[in-house]
Formats: sequence, C-alpha cells, structure tokens
Amino acid sequence: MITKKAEYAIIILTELASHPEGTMITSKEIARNRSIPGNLVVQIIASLNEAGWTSGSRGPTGGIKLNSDPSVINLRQVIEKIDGPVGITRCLFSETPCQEKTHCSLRGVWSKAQQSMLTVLERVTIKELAEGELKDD
Amino acid sequence: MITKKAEYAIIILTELASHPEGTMITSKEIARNRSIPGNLVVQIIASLNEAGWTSGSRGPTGGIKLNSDPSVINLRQVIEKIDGPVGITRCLFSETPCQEKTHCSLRGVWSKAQQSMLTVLERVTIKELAEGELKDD
DNA sequence: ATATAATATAACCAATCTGGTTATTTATAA
DNA sequence: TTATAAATAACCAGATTGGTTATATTATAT
Repeated sequence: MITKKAEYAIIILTELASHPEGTMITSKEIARNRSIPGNLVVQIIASLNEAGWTSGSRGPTGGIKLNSDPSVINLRQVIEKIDGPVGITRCLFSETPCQEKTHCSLRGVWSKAQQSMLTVLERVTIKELAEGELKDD
Repeated sequence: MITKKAEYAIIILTELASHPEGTMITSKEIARNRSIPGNLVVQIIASLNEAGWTSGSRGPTGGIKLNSDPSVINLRQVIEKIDGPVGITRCLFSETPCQEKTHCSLRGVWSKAQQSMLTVLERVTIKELAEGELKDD
C-alpha cells in the first residue's frame, strides 16, 4: 500500500507548488494549511530535500522552498522516494522468481498489474495537481 | 499490498484446476505440491469454500474439489475474497473524500491508478494460469 | 464398533510496519 | 543573546501479516 507519508509528501509538494515560484513557507504553515502533523512535515521534507526537490533555510524568516519545476516531478517518483520501491505483492520484491514451477505464470501477472498502476502515477505531475486544485478554491 | 494468503489462494485454485475435472485432492497434497504450509492451506480453503469455488469431503478418501469452472474465476475475485476490498491507499478506504480542499485532486488519481491495476487482474482467470503452467512442466 | 484419515474451526503468537510523538541539536535574523 | 526555524534521531503504541497450535467433527476401512 502507498503509505500516508508518501501521500503527505505529494500534498506538501503540491502546497509548495501552489505558491509563487521561489517563495518560502514554513513547515508550520504547510502543516496548518494541509492538516498534517507538524513533526511529520519536517520529517518528510528531509526526504524531499535529499531528492533535491526542496531545500530549507533556518532561523527566523527561514522556511522551505521548491527547487524543482513541479512539472517534472511525477507521483511515482515521490512515492518511491518516501516508501522505497513499490511492490503490490511480496513476490515482486524478490529479485528472482521462486522456482515452484519452471515458469511462474503469476509473477508476470503481478508485474503487468503493477506496471499498469505505476504508469498512471508516472503520468501525473505535482504541477497538474496544484493546478487541479485552483479550479475550486 | 496483496497478501501472501491471497497469492496462496490463487495457487491453490490453480493446482485444483490442473487436475481432471471432478478429481479430489487432499489439502496435504496441495501443500506438498505447492510448498505452502499445510495448515494455511486448510485455512485458505475455508474461504474458498465460502465463496462456493471449492468444497471438501471428510474422512479417508476425502479431499477438496473444484466446484466452479476455472474460466470464470478471476484473480481480482480471489484477492478480494481473501484480503477484502483492495485499496492502494488509505484514502480509498474512506467512503467520502477528505475535505481538505473542496475537491481533492489526489483521490481521483489514486482511483484511476487502482482501477488500472484491478482491470489487469480481472482479465486473468484461474484457467489461464493453469494452462500457462502446462507449457513448461 | 473402533481406529484412522481427512476436513473444519478457533485461538494464539512473534515479527514487522505504520503513523505518529518527543527530545535534542544546529543555524540565522533581529 | 534570544527567538525562531530547520535538521536529526530516538522512541512508541497499535495494526497487520504470516504463520503455528490445538481441538472438534466427519467419513471410511478394517
């Protein structure tokens, strides 16, 4: 399952993308605007920084700003950065197919189903999400 | 994540489908043939019985037999019988969208991604899996 | 009848994962 | 030098998973 932390990460990036380019906002503001526990925001942003998508500056007037063009960050990337590799079954985590049968038909099915899901997630960017929200604010 | 029990359930049905129609095999045989812990097989078959796909008869000469045409059992059905409703995110388990924004763009994305995955799983039947195995036995 | 082989049902359990909380440290502006 | 904010790390309770164990029930073979 895609974790709530990954979902929060997407929401945090969307929040950042919904402010004018280069703007800094504090993690506290993000937490308040999006109803995410404050300390979790900080924790998640650490990963987003690691990916290079965001960066923070400390002290008063400090905050977080978006470093990357939100149109090039897609949801799969964010999910995998936070949760690690996606796998809809345990089977897909093992490098090699189990050897129960010479060829396990199931593995191919899992793989296809998962790829189908990931393709949808790859095609949605943070920018699109941010724009999608504007429509009904 | 699709649990190992659901995967086992599919494998058990495939094993049953790979024997001549009407044949009974014991849960112990299934366990041995497919390397599944014996007691788990019994546990899982209870659910398969409940769905009407299989039934057991007790005593010596007893065993399990497939009641349904394996070409009408698809993987989504089996997974949902064992694991309950599928949800790739917590969000999709709540009946109503959260009200953070008037319209949450994310929910639609999750839903589309999940549906895409489920469609693949719906299109694969137990019969196809059983036939797929024959190719390289 | 009775022992045996099989399904059926239920309770239990250790390990892992999740969604947090708490505490501490570091940097910076005023 | 003090307040504010990010950064980092450790901890934790509850849920889920993938089993195991124990016991009851039923049907057959002898």
